[in-house]
Amino acid sequence: MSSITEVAREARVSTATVSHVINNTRYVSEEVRARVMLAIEQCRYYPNAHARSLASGRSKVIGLVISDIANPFFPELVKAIEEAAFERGYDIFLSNTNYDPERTSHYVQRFIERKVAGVAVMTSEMKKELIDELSHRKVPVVFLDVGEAGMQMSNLRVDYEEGIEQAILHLVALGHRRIAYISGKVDIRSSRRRLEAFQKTMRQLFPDVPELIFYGNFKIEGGQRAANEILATGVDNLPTAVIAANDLTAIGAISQFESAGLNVPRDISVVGFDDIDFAALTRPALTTISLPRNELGRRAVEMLIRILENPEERGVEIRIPTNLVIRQSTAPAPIKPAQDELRRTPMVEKQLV
Amino acid sequence: MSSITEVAREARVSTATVSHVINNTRYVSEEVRARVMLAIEQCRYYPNAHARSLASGRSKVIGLVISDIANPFFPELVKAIEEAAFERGYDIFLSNTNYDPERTSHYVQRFIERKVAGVAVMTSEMKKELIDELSHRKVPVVFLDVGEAGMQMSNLRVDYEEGIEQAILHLVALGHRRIAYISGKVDIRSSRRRLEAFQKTMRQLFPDVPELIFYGNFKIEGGQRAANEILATGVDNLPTAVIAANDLTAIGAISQFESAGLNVPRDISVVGFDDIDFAALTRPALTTISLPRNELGRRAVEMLIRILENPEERGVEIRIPTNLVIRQSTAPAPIKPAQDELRRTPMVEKQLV
DNA sequence: GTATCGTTTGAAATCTGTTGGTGATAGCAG
DNA sequence: CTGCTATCACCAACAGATTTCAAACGATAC
Repeated sequence: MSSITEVAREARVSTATVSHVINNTRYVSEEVRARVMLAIEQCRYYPNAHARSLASGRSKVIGLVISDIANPFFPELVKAIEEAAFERGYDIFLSNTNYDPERTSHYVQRFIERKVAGVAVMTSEMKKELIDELSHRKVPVVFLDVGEAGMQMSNLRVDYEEGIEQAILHLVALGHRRIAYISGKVDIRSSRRRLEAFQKTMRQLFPDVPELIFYGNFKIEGGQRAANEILATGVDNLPTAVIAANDLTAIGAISQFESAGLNVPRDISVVGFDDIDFAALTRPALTTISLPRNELGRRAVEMLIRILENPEERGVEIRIPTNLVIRQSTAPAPIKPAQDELRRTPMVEKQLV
Repeated sequence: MSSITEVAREARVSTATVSHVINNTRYVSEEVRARVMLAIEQCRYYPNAHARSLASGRSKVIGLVISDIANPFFPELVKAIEEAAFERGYDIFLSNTNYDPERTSHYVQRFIERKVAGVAVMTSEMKKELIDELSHRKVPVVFLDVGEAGMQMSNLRVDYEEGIEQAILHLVALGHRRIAYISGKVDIRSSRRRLEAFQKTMRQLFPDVPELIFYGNFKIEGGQRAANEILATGVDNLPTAVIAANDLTAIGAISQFESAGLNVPRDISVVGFDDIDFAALTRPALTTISLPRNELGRRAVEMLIRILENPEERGVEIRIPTNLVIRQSTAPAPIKPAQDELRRTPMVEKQLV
């Protein structure tokens, strides 16, 4: 009920005309247009989106794949994407994979069935075959930091190195040399990229300082465990600063350091990554490398729509900058005997690298 | 391409048979079924959901309306809803209203166009007319704590009183009497409901203690401002405990109290509301009234599907319990002269109530 | 008076499924 | 062998839009 036919009858025109009035797809005289508009009002008519996309092949829905909405990184990203999509008349299908490849495939299948206009893949847990499946169906895709741009596929490449380099230089300027890194799991691509960026800069600056790499899991609890491991290296070898792979990890580490009687930042400086909303509100407020989720979200939608509108063009790769936000969790390196001792034995350490 | 027609041709049967195989809607011999399955494989066929719901009238998509995904209350709720919906084969359209009625109407309109199977309204920013619109189109709806159950509408009624009463009794058992409350904005329904629950219990227990109500905005910063106002009441009149309308408010209040030199919980106890994931990880870990978002989400989907399956039945109202989770932000009331003084002048205070 | 033209509108095909009605085939009883 | 009942698959009519093709129109030109 309340279909285009009814409106057409009410306005005494054909359904074609009604369609053209709604979509502005061809000239319709003012008089007829007015009649149609009135009829639409009177019938309380809303076009049926299914019939519409069946007939036209288009759809105005974007599939959004994320790994875990409970991770504070994502809500802020989702918000940005949702906002950008809304402005352009697109709705979003939300799919939370929980890092489960099974669920991911299920969702990709559904996206294809639902004929989404495009898919934003904001997780790295996506198998190659799925990407091929999407590519085969000519569904535009935009990735976050995975794979390369290609036909119908664009990529947002986060420049982790930039922010990490800033963080390291900031710490170095404060007198730090022994800087540890708490990584996420290495089987997550973005985690690996961050780690590599850290290693690269450190090797350039301090080829003779041994690498201090620990492992968490992108969650608070993982940060706590890694902090314990750091503490277990003994007071003499304690790093004076720690960079964590994400803010949750940093928060966990800070809490553990403080439980152990250390003061952050007096005894040890901590830098996070992501700049989640909470980062500004912890005590001490977290110095962290900001990954601009707002821009990320906006760009993702923009790129998707760009592919939609120019299907022949190749997808592109866009660089997303990261940069350091200095708050209260970093301070000048403490001057302790341990440090001096350290400086006296660079050659030994060099062998360790 | 790759439509049901193609599959039918490939399997040498009619499209009807293919459809029946896919949907199990009537008996098909093993032999033919096998042929059809094979053809589906070979054609890499995925049914077109639009054609499907156009023909059948059904849709398997749930519209989810929330106010702000950046508020930590929501991601956890969204996750639960998404999970429950996924299990039942439903997808969700996410709509973040940002507390903007304009956007809300826009979204409701889109939901109608997209012929969603049902709508979960997890915000109170929804005008009556919109609800009527949905009701007029016979779209099943489930509300969180708004309006009443009716035809095609169910309601999840959160029992705020239960948890708040537990919180107050807990504080009273610790010796507190001057308990302040930091409310959210009163134009938000759930905020009002919480405030009223607090007032009701307090009046029953302490008819002669003046009410100490302050106002925040459900955000951290609002909690900080409210805490300042509390501090401004002067040391002699300081409440010994504060209950906040949500955890963010509580976290803001704690940080402000500590900035002012007070120790939480030694000098002042603080109770939050919601039990967001972070609540367990703040220092001190937050004593808070838990609102089980997991159950909330699961129930919401259940109720929606129940209406879908029994369209003639009236919607129902389900009570969702809340209960106190005790952590480290509450402790025995400090014994100070200010307290004694207070106890000596109950009659004066009574007049103030 | 007819051919031409641009403008405005309509008829009908199309998109891809679902589903009720119908027809064909086989098995079985009489 | 006929008639009846299951059993199984097909035909065709939808669902509600978009879009192509063409008709109708008055105006203008010749």
